[in-house]
Formats: sequence, structure tokens, C-alpha cells
Amino acid sequence: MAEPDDPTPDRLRRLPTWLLSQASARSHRLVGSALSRAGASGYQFRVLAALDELGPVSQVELGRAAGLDRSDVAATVAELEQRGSIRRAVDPDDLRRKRVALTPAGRRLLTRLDTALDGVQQQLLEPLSATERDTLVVLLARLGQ
Amino acid sequence: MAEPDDPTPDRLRRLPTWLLSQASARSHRLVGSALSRAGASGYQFRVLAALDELGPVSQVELGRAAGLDRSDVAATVAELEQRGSIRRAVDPDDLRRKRVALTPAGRRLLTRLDTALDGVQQQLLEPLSATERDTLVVLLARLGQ
DNA sequence: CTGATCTCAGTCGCACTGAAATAA
DNA sequence: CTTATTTCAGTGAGACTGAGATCA
Repeated sequence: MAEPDDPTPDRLRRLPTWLLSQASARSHRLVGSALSRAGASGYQFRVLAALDELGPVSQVELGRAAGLDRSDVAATVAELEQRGSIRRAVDPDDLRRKRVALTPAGRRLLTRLDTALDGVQQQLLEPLSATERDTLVVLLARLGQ
Repeated sequence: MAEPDDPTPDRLRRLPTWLLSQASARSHRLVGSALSRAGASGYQFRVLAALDELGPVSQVELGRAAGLDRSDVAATVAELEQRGSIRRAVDPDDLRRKRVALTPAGRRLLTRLDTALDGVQQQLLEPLSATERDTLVVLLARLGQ
């Protein structure tokens, strides 16, 4: 009754995997445009957020925390280093590793991205009540990984 | 308590957009491998499913129903035509349009894909009770565009 | 003329693989 | 020697854009 002219076939509309991908696609559009207005990518936000909470870490740890592949960590960290958001230095205790750390400019960038993403959460969850939002978050977390 | 060593930072773990993209990424992996074992892509399944419920339609209608861009519909329909799953014919009432219809082979393919995807739903939702699954589906549907 | 339909070529962010270089 | 870390090149599905051809 909410979408009387929704052309989506029932076979799709009832599939949890379909609903998940549609909701995620909408979320991805909102997040993508908010981040691009703030001048960053999703990978960059995830790396900055992980660094802010973990402190200086190796790229492998960064990848585990941010859910990124090793090769995507390498590329994203290179971008962030070039724009001055992070610093990278070889770990003296293990010359294979590079310790990655936030710079003050990176922390400021992260603050701006946080604000932008707060707005997106409101937009995304606008159709749900506060209780429903909590329920959704709990259920999604239980699906994880 | 379920994941005591989850390295994901709180800032990410609490973001609905993050939870949604992580759950969707897992779903996408499960769906992708199930469909590829059955010899099809996600776009192909969506087009076949839409055709099965709508009957012969134009590519524009197909795109609306399956949530695909016009250009992706064109490419997917060309693939499906080449493998004999659909037939395409210029609409005699409007020569700009092409009416797309399932073939018997396409219907058989769709049946196999349906079965494969049923298994994926079980896998994906395994951590949730039946009631929780229903709740999740309802909430996700309300987020949809 | 305009507007709709289909097609083609290409872009983008995200997820992932394989292989190489370097060092433990 | 093997294993771990980083880097580079490339692949793939999904979502999307712009331009052109065809036709109402």
C-alpha cells in the first residue's frame, strides 16, 4: 500500500538478499554523494576512522579493522599520504611493516566526514521510528560476516 | 560478546550505513557464488525473474522492474538472447520498442536459479530466528527508495 | 521539431586475485 | 628455506553517464 505502482516483481521483493542489496544501493548513493561533497572516498573514510580509534598501526591491521583488502589499503593509504592526512614510516622493529598514523589535518578531515555521514544516517533511516532503527541495527549486526 | 576480537572500530560498527554495506557485501558474495555455480549473473537473474512475472515487455519496463539501468538491460538481454533464454522482437505497434519474452529454456534456467537462491537466503539468515527474519525483511523494505 | 527507445562506449567505487620485492 | 608485509597490475560485478541511431 505504500508503493501501489512498484513494478518490482514479488519474486524479487520478497528475497532478503534483494532487499538488502536495494537498501544498500540507496545507502551507497547517499554515502557516496555526501563523501564526495566532503572530498573523500568510502575507503578513505574507513581508513581514517580505523586509524583514529587504533592509533598508529601497520597496514595489515588497518585492513582488518577497516574491512579492506591489503591491496586496497596500500592504494588508499598512498592517496591519504599524498594529501597529508596520514604519515607513514617504516616500523624500526620490523622493517617489513609501515606504521600509519593520522596527522592533525587528517583528524580535521575525519571530523568533517563524520558530520557529513551523520546527516546521511538521518536521511537513510528517516522512514523508521527510533525503536525500529535500533532493531534494524541489531539485526544487521547479527548478519555480519 | 559474540565477536570479542572484532577489530572493527566502534565508529564504523555503530553506523547503519556501514552495517548495511557489510551485510550486503556478505550477501553479495553468497549470491554471486551461488549464481555463478548455476551459470548466471545477478543481472541475468533479475531480468529473468521480472520477465517471468510480467510476461513480454519492453526493455524500459524490464529495467524499471528489475532495477537496472537502460544500458545494462540492453547488455543483459543481449547475453540472454545469445544463450537462448529469451526472445526479442520489434514491437509491431511501436517500432522503437523491442518486446522481450522468456523461452522455455529461460524458464528452466530461472527455476535452477530460484533453487540456488533459496539456499542462499537460508545461509544468510541463519543467525536469525524466524520472527527476526520477518522483522528484518519488513524494515529493509521500508528503507527502500 | 520533440521525446521515447535502444545501443555503445566508457567511468566509478568496491571487492578481490596473483605475482613480485623486501625483510623476518 | 618459509613466512609476512607491502606494492603493483589486473579482473569482475554493479551502478551509472553521455552520445548517437531509430522511430513516434
